[in-house]
Amino acid sequence: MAEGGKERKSSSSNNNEESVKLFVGQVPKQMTEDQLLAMFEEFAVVDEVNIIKDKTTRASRGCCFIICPSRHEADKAVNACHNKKTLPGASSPLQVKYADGELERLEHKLFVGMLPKNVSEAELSDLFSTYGVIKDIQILRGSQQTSKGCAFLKYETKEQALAALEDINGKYKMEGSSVPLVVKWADTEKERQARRAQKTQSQAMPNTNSQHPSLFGALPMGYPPPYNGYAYQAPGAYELVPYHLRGGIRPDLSLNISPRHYAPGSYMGSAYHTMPGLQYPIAYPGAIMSHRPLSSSPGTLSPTVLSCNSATSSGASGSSGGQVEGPPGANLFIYHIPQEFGDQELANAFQAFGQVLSSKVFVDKATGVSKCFGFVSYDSPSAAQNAITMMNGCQLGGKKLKDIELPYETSACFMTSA
DNA sequence: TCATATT
Repeated sequence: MAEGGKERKSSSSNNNEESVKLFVGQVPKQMTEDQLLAMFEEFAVVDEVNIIKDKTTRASRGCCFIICPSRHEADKAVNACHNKKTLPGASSPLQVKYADGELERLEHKLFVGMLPKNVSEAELSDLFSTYGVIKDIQILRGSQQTSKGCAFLKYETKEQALAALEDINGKYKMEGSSVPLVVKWADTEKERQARRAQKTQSQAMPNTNSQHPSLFGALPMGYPPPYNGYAYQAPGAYELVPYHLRGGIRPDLSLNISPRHYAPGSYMGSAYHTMPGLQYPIAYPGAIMSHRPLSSSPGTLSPTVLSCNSATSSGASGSSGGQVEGPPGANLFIYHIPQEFGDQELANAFQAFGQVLSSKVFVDKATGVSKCFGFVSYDSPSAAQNAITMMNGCQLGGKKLKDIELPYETSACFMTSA
């Protein structure tokens, strides 16, 4: 690509797993990289210094990255310099800290999802310790100690974590579970904040759609598209949609590379510490966009969207695609589904209104009996809205359908009695 | 009373 394409072939240390990148603030703008290097080398081994410069003017922005060959050396630099000395011309003492995402990377921290609620730390540890030494393990729990069905896990080395990730993610089913575990690299602090911001934003979204159903489906542009970094698929679900469509929906799945795990060139002169490779899929073929009179106030819908940036390097062994989520506003959460309905029946009931990408009725893991709720994803918000409009007041499987308003997700509802 | 979740 045009800019930033210079890689440093000479330095073999900067892509090393062991290397640690530190961010340094309060650096006088006139200082050179050589001067900085000389200064830090008094305290620790430093392989490289990169001044962070303005994209256009190339002037120093008053901060830099330094790369140390090991965590030990990095810690020496931090301990010796952070808040310890004020350089000439700086207003406050030097700031020396781990660069964004660095700590998470170094801790080899994994997120584990799709855990049965009754699984304990000990059981989880049993499973994962076959891949290496577990330094820390923690199942996330709610207020009454009830498991949230996910956990964090730290390994001693990256190799161990990666082995576990690749072997378990999307493949291993725990006792009594019908879905495989999800194993991903844990979010960085920054990703966490982004996630939280997105959540609160969608919850704060006022519900202004009220009177004009015809305008329903107009969505704000620039909403982060949904994305599942991982995938599983219920057996038979693929029958709902042609394969070629599945392939086309998520063209990005194949080329995901986590920005946190050093790939060659990931360091290059990087002045982009504010937005390191955010890798949203850009757009879906036939997604929202265009054809919409933006006349109505945007923000009428705020889809429940989970956006995952980190990659599952294995891609869950490629197989069989994933639970396909449609674009924002195209995913229906449906409850009070008649007990006898399965994925197929649910899809059948809803496929008249648009291209159904996926459908899923949740079932009790032990008994296999329907929990009477599920998801249907369309390829467009208008199809979803179409479904709501058409299903409203209809009868299906002896149940009356009713459309309800939820604050931030369009929903169709199978009412059992009223 | 509703869900594939991120310390």
